[in-house]
Amino acid sequence: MVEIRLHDSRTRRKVALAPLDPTNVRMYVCGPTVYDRAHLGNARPVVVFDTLYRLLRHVYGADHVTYVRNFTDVDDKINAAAQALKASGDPRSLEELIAARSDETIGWYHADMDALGALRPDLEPRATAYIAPMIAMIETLIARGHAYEAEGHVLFDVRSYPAYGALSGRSVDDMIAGARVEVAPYKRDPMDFVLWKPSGPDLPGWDSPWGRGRPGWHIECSAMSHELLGPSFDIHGGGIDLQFPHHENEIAQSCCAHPEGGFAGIWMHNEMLLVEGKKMSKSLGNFFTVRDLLDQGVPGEVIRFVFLSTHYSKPMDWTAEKAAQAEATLRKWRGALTGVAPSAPDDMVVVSLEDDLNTHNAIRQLHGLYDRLDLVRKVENYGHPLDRAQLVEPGAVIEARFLASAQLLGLLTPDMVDWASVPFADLSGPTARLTALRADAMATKDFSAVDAMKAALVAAGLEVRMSKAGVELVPGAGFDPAKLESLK
RNA sequence: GGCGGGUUGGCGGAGAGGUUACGCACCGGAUUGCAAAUCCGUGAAGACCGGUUCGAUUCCGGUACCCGCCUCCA
Repeated sequence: MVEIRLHDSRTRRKVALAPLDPTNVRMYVCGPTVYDRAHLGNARPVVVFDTLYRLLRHVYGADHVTYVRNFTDVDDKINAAAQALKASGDPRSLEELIAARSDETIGWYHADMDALGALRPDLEPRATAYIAPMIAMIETLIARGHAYEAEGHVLFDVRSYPAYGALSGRSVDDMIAGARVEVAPYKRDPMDFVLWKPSGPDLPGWDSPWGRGRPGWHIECSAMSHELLGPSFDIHGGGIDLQFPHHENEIAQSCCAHPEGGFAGIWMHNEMLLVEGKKMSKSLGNFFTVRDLLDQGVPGEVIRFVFLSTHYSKPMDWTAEKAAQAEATLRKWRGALTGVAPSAPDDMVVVSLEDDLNTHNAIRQLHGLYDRLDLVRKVENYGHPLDRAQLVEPGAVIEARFLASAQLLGLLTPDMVDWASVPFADLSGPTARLTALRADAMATKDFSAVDAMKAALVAAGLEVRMSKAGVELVPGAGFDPAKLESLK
């Protein structure tokens, strides 16, 4: 029996995933606040949970997994962006500007994450479409004595929920002791957090029992996960930086409003991303978006490969060297699998992923598959000291399994842009000329003409292979057919 | 100040209390007009200090350094 084991942040141990309903495994992942292009760090959870999504679909069936990832389109940063536009003379209303900004950002997000080979979640709810459920949930919390109204705000009463702090391993008292926050005077407890806040006329707002206002940051995920997945579901994911306060507050809200449910069974958090050993920040000048990398010619698949090379629970350092290495590996694999159709993924790859999404180990298995494929092809094509009879599997079987395994990781998929393919060019002319030049040089021992042509071919991005068998020209990474014109 | 994560060979990066991780690079050899590609092979590690153990890089404690959260944040 297949068993997926995942590290649960709440209990701090690896647990077996036992879906509440194996015909509908449910996962909720906190999505982006849509006010700007996604930076590289935003992409890590997308790739991590996309890989988990693919594994779940493989194990339970593609139709038996529901993956929800929200868009937060209620946020002061979006408001600020819209207000700035309005101040600069844009005639549209604030609501229109906000909606336009959100729509535009969601479009960018989809395009950028698609490029990383991430499947779209089954559901991508927008917070603004769930204001009514949020208000209903807040009313329930007030009715049950877990929230209170004060000066137009509604606050969650952390002292009413004894388990508050369990997820992040903090106690309310400790947090207050080390708090650096200015405490609003209307709070009963400094750690109480906002469920609803009032909106002035210059801000978007919705009518509520507490006047025109807007929801606090955390209530949206509680309301949307409940609406779409129910009071109990299997996996809740997000970046480790969301563990507190966002996820802690989600638990408090959801468990107090719906004590009949268990909310999320397993909590998963991915660690942060560093760039060349440092935190990504605008002040350090190492802040960049996914789109920046794509525009620089770094294929999305390379970004994905680099992400998968580090376990999700460890800090991951983005470096140019890693990207170059990933690109070389992928280029090698793509070259070996041209025209191959996938079969079923390798057991060891599946087992690796089932062990708390050990993507690094899975990639290691892919390397092993490549080596075997390489060896088998040699035997099949050229003969080899190894006896053919010793081959357990023909190359066609291995390559099909190799491709299926890579695709389980979201690599080498049909959807992925075939960035490694090279422009087509008829190389028979140059090949024949070089062969002739070489034959002459062999006789005269003057290789200057051969070396000159070779240098020109290399400059055009070709790999020049000369052996007893003859001359072979292989297009490389930077192959430019136009540069061959000068050779004619 | 409180909480959490990390520290492995030149670089990246795993698993496992005792047996070669692996990839890339490097070096030696084969091959080549020279290369490239390919093949064969060698070497190299576990931040530091203690403890447990027959034996620890792997478990426990402490120290140092790095990163994150506690305020918007994936």
